[in-house]
Amino acid sequence: MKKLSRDFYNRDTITVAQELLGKYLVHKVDGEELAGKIVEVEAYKGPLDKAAHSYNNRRTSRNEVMYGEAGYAYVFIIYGMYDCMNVVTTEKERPEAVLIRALEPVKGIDKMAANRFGKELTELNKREYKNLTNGPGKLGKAMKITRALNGEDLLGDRLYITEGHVEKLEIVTSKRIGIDYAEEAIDFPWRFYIKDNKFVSKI
DNA sequence: CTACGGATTTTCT
DNA sequence: GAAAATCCGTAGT
Repeated sequence: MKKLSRDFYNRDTITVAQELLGKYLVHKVDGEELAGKIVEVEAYKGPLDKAAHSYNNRRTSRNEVMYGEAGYAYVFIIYGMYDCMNVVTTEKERPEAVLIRALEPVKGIDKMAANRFGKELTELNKREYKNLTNGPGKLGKAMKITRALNGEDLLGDRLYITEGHVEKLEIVTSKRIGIDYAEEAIDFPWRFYIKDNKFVSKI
C-alpha cells in the first residue's frame, strides 16, 4: 500500500492525529514486515502544551527531532523502560508530534508474540493477545521500535506508515492519558481512538 | 472486568 | 535528586 507523503505529516497536528487512525504502521525487521493498524493516538502541541516535552519551546537533545521536518519518528524512553513512538508534524522549528498509543496487530503477529512474551502465538492466553499492542510501550516492544529509530525518516524503507483500507471510522475524542502533572493541559481533548476497537488501551 | 502498588532508569533540574 | 506521554502481577468485584 501507498506510503503517506511528507505533505500528509506537514499539517496541523490535530488533523494529522485524527487522520492517522486506520492507517498502517510498518516496521521491516530482518526483511520481514511487522505491521499494525493505528487505532489510538494523542496530539502534543509543543509550546502551549504543558504535557509536551517541548512545552515553552524547551529544547533538549532528547526532543530535538520534534523541531525538525514533519514525517520523522520521535522515539523516547519513558519510565526508564519503555519506548514510545511519535510522528513529527508541522514545519521545521515547530515542535509538535502525534503519539501512537495503540495498534491492532495485522502482520508478523507471531513475531510480535515472541517480542512481547517470548512465546508462540498459539500459546498466548486471551489477556496476552489483547495486550500485544494496546499501549504505547507495548506496541514499541511488539514492533521492535526502540530509541535506535529516533529520527528515522518515515518516507524511508525501514519504518513507515501506509494508507489504510477504505472503511468508515467512528472516532472518539477524549482527554489524554498519563499526564496528571500537566495542569490545565490535562483537559485538552487531544486523544483520538477508533470506537469499539478492541485494541484501544483504555475506554 | 477494574484497581492498586511496585518496578526501573533516563532525563532534566 | 525527583519526575516521568507506562506496564505488570495480584487481588477483588
